[in-house]
Amino acid sequence: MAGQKIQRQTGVALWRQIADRIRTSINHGDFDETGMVPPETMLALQFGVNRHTIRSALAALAQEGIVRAVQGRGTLIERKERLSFPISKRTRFSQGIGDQVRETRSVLLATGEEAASVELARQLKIRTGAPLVRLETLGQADHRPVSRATSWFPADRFGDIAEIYRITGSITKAFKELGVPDYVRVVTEITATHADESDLADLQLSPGAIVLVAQALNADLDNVPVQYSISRFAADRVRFTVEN
Amino acid sequence: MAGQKIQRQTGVALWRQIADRIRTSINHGDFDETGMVPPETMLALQFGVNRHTIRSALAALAQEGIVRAVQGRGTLIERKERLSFPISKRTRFSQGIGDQVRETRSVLLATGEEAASVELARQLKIRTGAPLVRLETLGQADHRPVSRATSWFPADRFGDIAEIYRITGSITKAFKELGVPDYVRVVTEITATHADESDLADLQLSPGAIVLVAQALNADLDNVPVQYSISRFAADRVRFTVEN
DNA sequence: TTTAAATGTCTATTGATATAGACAACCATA
DNA sequence: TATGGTTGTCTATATCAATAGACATTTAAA
Repeated sequence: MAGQKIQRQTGVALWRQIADRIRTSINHGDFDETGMVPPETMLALQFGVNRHTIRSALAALAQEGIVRAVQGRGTLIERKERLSFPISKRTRFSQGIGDQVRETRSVLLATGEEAASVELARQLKIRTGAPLVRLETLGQADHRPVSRATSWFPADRFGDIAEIYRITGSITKAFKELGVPDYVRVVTEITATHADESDLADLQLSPGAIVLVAQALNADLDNVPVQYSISRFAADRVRFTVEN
Repeated sequence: MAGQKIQRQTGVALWRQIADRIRTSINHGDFDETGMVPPETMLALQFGVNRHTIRSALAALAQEGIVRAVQGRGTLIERKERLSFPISKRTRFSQGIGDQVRETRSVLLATGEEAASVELARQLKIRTGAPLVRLETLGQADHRPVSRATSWFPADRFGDIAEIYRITGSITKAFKELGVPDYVRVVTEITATHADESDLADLQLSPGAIVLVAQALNADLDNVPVQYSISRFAADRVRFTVEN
């Protein structure tokens, strides 16, 4: 695991770097044999830091619910997960990861109306200032938050989409009700950045965590844009898979 | 710009968080009108920190060559870039970003032979332990490093690929010489993580930076796997675009 | 029941991080 | 050339991060 050295004086505390590395190792399955993290003294030796620094890192992971320390026994792994999230013409939140978890759910956080910005108008191929419906949603897998998304829909076609989504919990079903039987992904842009304050709260992340940002455009079968969305995923919980 | 608050006591120093945010703003074009970063006193006010903290952040960006402070005038933006990197059936390094930069180049860092691990054998659909050629390359755009990649090729078909690549600097050309006129991207997996020590060196990153990791499988026109690669991109320099 | 191994807690010290204030040096321009 | 706005440098102080060591507490196994 500890093949790479820890960096000092980088503005990122050692305990945080180590916590990130241990989290990655856990997700990679490095400790699956024992189901436990190596002893603090051994980790301290491996990373070349003091045991107290290791303890800070493990405390952060315990705070995330990833490990649980038991005095006298060791530090047990409580949870590990990295969902594979396919991106294709028919990308939908629940379908793609449905076989990897027991339950997927989508929760409406907020909704509103707004005028199309220059950028949104360009993407959705409508005039600047045209009315849009904005949906902010939280995607969950087995009751754990995976992504938070903001979506925009042209209000003239989808003025009632918020209400329908609130009831059905599904964009796909809401589209069907509003006369869009099917839709396809036109383009997806993927970037990565540090989690901001809202990410931390909504996705239950630890500060300094990484989020994968996917900006996506969906269109109906006549190739008319119907939805533009910006989704933010906890990077340590998902993996994007692009099938060609 | 400073819509989001910065977080304290997270293990990530304020100056590093602020540096990351300013870098993002620069890349986003927020300061294109003036070509300068706002004055230190104003940034200190916006972020709610001391001016010295802002100076630490700007010093880090100056170290990266992104800004240059001029006493009496202000802090000038030297460089901004975020290349858009298309991912499709015909994903190749140089073609995709060729129209965004003046020059793309690919440099061979190292090469070697190794036996196929279980995972590599599964991906390339060969037997475990079969001989592979490993290529480690550095992708550059306008003389700035963009990605570092490790690729594996079945040695029975592509035993000489390292030598040909060294001469031509192109995987596509090397494949052609070895009887593969064309190839397609089968699948791409995208994750994000913190930069490790090698990333920092090869990609000239600042510590704490983020890398986008793309694991890709290419196959020839008969759908026989020819290349498996793991590429690491500086997250603040690229954006992946998935066209469907 | 003893012992080894693991986590938990405490004190002390050093260096990095962040704040606060003052003033110097430099540039553009009125 | 005088002035306002900007970056550069210095001192001082408080808090966080990291190291170091000692010892307590708990668990599992000898």
